Amino acid sequence: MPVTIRDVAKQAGVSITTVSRALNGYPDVSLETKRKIHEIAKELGYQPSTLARGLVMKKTHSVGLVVEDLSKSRKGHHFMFDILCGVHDRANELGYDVILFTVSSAEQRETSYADLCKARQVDGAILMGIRLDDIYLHDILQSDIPCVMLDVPFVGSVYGSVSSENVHGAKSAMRHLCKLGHKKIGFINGHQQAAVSQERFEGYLQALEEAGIAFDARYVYYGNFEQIDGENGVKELESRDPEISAYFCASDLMALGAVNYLRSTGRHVPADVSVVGFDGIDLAFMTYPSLTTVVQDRYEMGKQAANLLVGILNGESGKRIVLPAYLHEGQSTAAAPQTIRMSGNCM
Amino acid sequence: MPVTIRDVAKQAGVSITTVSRALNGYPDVSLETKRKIHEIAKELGYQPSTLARGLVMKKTHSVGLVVEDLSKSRKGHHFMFDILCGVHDRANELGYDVILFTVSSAEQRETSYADLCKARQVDGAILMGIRLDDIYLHDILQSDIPCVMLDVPFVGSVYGSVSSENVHGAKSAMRHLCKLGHKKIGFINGHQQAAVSQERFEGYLQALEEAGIAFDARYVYYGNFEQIDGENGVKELESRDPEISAYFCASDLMALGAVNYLRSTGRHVPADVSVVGFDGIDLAFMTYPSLTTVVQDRYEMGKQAANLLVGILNGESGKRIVLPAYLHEGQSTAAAPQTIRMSGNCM
DNA sequence: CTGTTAGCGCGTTCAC
DNA sequence: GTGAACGCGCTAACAG
Repeated sequence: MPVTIRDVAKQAGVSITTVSRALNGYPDVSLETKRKIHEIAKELGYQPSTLARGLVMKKTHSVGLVVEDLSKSRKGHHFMFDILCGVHDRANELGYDVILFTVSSAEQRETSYADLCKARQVDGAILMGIRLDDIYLHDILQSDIPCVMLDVPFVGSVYGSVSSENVHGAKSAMRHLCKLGHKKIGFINGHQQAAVSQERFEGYLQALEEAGIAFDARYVYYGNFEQIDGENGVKELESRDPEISAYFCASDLMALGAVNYLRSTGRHVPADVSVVGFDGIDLAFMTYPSLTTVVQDRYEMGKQAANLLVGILNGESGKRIVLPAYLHEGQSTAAAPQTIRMSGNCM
Repeated sequence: MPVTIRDVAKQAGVSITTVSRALNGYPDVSLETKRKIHEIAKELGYQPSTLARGLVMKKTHSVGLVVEDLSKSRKGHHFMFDILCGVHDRANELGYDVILFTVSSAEQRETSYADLCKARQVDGAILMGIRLDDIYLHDILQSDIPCVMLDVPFVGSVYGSVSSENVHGAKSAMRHLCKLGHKKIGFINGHQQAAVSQERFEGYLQALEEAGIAFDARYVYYGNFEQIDGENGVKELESRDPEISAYFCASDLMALGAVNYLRSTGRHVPADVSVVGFDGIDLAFMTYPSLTTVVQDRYEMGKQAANLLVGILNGESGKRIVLPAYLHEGQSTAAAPQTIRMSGNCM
């Protein structure tokens, strides 16, 4: 039995319409009654029901944040969380609440994102962590639900995207390694159903060409952005060519996995092997050696996504937003070791 | 113009009442019409409006997740996020959606948690990161909104709490240090408006007494759980007594701050000084030296919280749930160094 | 300036 | 078995 608009009306001795108008700041209410109504509303602790309001206004002032496999992404550390915070903060600033939707890749597959959004009648949605081959991705783009995707660069009239300069970022990382004299550079990429993987691959190619190094598919490994993939990537790539002197990883977690594996097998980073990451998670700066990595501002990505979505809700058309990503030089990279080692004569 | 129950009814040539009954699994509908209605509903992509349903049922099947200063807690890493994931996963399993509420400590203070919940008509709320002196904490407990608090051990008929064995955990950490021969142990606690700080302090006291060490208030520093507080804590405490040989920190971040500061000023951890943390964040196991810390399962805390809340919504009464916390021995603790150093004679 | 009426989409009596 | 009518709390159109 929450207090409704009717309670306020009764108490104030006016009709509910008048209360509605007064509280919603319509001009056509006498100052006196308006004041009185506000007073009584506050006194009674009246909160308009967003349900009822949403029903009639056809706007709920809420956005859905759709995440693929939220809890799994915990391991991915904070990546999702930073974005989530950004989305939430900006959405709140703009007067929107955030409802969390997850689809645990296997499980709830019977319900599409679009259905989730329809049921809760969110005004729009923000999607993150969605694979390009997701069966429901098409679905929601087809629907007329306004949405913004993170790291999936599609654009339409009611949907847009936010991502980082992945091509440029990857190129910067590779340029850095090339400049240090590395010729044989392993690329531990993310899985191929992520747009970022494709973009970073493009950057990798461009940098190779720039440096006059021929592309060799044997130097590319596809992982899943997680730590273990960094380890596996190094194992696999060095089995293909033991002379690889540097690894560029498409995530910091993979880079850390790579570093840890290399160290555990007696190699020194960066003296023997250099490693570059991607993301700029806090962890990257706290380990020893700290990681040379391509930093992207995930919190800002979230804010921009929320901002863009609300823009679309206000009638603007969808667009693609690309945020800067820049190289941060840590301690995990150094000049390529000479091919001829000076070993054995220093005793 | 989403498809409503009326569209389905018209298409099926029956009344909306029948559609409602068929879709909600009532028995008193002929199998034939039931089948037909289901078919048409699917065909039309009909999704019942949770708004309308909530309005009439007075249940929205949603819970609010109230966080104090969400975005600030990003720095706290993963702590909030893990809980959030647990809450979300379990809530979803039980058929509830999660709506995120934040109160940016300074800002939106005009709106109380209770009001947020009332407006969105969530069925219940889960609160985390709330300070004991929060002006609105009392507010929501007074209201009849069912809720579960994390790390705030209050219990009533429609509210409960989930926390870790903070007393026991702290005691384990301290026992470990005492057993290693440490006599002068600094305690870098969290701020005093967190229940966990009070509990961990209690554990600290108990362990001291057990070890026959007199309590000395000079050995206690109150921080804010963040990295910088670990550094400041060490500075302050060692200025009070330079012979402190071990620090027990109420969070891993503070422990890391302590370790980094100690190392940066030439001390070896754990050879010269031992450090114990609390939380067991991923980071704690990835640094060198890895942290000896008291591990709590935050994801599980979140799940338990959601579970408890839904229990309350189903008529069970509130209770307090305490989850285990155990000591994990990492590389940041070692036997106390001898008071008489063997320095100066080893050249 | 204010009240009356209608209807948002749905579940639920109560008749038939 | 099924349908008509009512109401959840609110805003909007239309009087007065």
